[in-house]
Amino acid sequence: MAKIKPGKNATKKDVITQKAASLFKKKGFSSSSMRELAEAVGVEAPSLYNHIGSKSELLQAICFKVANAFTSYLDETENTAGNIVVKLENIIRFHIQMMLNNFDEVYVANHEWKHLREPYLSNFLIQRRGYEKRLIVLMEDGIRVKEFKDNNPYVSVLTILSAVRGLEFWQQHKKNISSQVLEDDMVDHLLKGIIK
Amino acid sequence: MAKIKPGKNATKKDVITQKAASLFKKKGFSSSSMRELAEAVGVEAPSLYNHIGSKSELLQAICFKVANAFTSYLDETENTAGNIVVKLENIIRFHIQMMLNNFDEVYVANHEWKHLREPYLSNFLIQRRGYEKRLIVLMEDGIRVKEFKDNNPYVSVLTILSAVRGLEFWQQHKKNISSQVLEDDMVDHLLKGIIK
DNA sequence: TGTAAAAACTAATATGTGTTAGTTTTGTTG
DNA sequence: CAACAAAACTAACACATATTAGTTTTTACA
Repeated sequence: MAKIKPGKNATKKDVITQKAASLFKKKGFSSSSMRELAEAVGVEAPSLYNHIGSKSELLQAICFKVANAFTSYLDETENTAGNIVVKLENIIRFHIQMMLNNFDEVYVANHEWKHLREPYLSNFLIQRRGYEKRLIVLMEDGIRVKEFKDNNPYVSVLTILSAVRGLEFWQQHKKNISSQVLEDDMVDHLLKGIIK
Repeated sequence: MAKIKPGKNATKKDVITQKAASLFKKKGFSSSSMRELAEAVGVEAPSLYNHIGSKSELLQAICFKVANAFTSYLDETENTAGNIVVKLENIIRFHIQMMLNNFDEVYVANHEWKHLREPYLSNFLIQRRGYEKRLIVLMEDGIRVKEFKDNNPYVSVLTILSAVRGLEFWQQHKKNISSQVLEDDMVDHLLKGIIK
C-alpha cells in the first residue's frame, strides 16, 4: 500500500490540497470526485478523511490561501513610501507573478469560489470586495495628485484585475514568450496603452 | 398543468436554453440539475426531453451561439476599409456590449466550455484559438503601419480580451456607473493607458 | 366536435456521489 | 520486539443524478 509521501515542509494535508487544486482546475470543483482525487494522491477515497474534514474544506483552504496572499501584499505596499504609479505597478507585477507561479490555486480561487459554503462564501466575497475597494482608493489618490488621468477609478481597477486574471489563458504559450516580456509588456499596456 | 409559454419568435427550446444559461451562470454546469432547470421552466424534469436532446446539448447551444456571434462580427470588421485603431476599438466595444447585453450566455461560454463533450470541446477551442489568431494578426498589422507600439501582440490581445471578460464582475455596480462611461473609459484605458 | 400530434405526467433505472463504520496494516517508539 | 497511534483498507449507506419507458393530458385543426 503506497503511503502518501509528503516532501520537505509539507504535511500530507498539504499534498492532498495541492493535488485537489490541480484536479479542481482541470475539471471544476463539482465535477471532481473524491475518488478521482484519491487516485491522484495514490490512495483509496475514504483514506483521505484521515487527513481532511471534507471536500468543501479543501476548496476553502485553496481560496483563502490565495486571498490572504493578495491581501498581505497589499498591506505591505500601502505602508511603503513613494510614488503611486510605482505602487500600482508593483501590485500588477505581483498579480502576474502569482498567476504564473501559483497557477492552479489562483485559478481555482478565481473560478470555483462560487461553490464555497457559508459562511466561507460570504467571507470570501467580503474580503475580495475590500481588496478592490483599497485599490480603488489607491487609484483615486493617484488621480488627486495628478499621476493618473481622471478615468473612472472603478473601471480602471476592474480593467487591471481582469487583464492579469486573463493570464490563465497564457499557459499554452509559455515557450514562445518569456515571462519577463509578458510581465513588462502587460504592465506597459495597462499603464500607458498601446497607441504609438 | 402549466405549459411552457414561448414569447414571440422563440421556440420552447429557446426558452429552455435561456433558462439554462441563467441557471448555469448561477450554479455552474455540473452543479445545475435538470430538476432545477425544470423547476425554473415550470415543468417536470423528464418533460424537458420533449424539446431537447440532453443537458450537454444545452451547453453546446449556448457556447456556440456566443462563439459564432464574435466570429461573425470579426468577419464584418475585417472586410471594412479603414484605420486599424478604429477596427480594434469597434471590436472592443462589441465585446463590452456583448458582455452587457448577453451576460448569462457569454458568462457560461467563458466559464463552462470545459464541460463540453467531444467533438464540441475541440471545435470550440479551435474556433476560439482562431479568433485570437486573427486579432493578433490585426495587432501585427497595426504595429507594421506604426499605429501601435511594438509590444508583443499576443500579450496585447490577451490583455484586451481578458479585460473585457472581466465585466462579469461589473454587474453589481450598474447603478453607480453608466454603461457609456464604462465602455468609453475601458476603451480609453486599453488603447491609451491611465498615466497622465 | 372529433381526432391526431405535441407535450405534459409518473415510475423507474442505472450510475455516481460524499461520507461513515469498522477493520487491518503500517510506522514509530520504549 | 511489544505495543500504541497513524493511516491505510473494504463495505456500505443514503441520496442525487441524467435519462428512458410508458401513459395521460392538452392543444390545434378539419
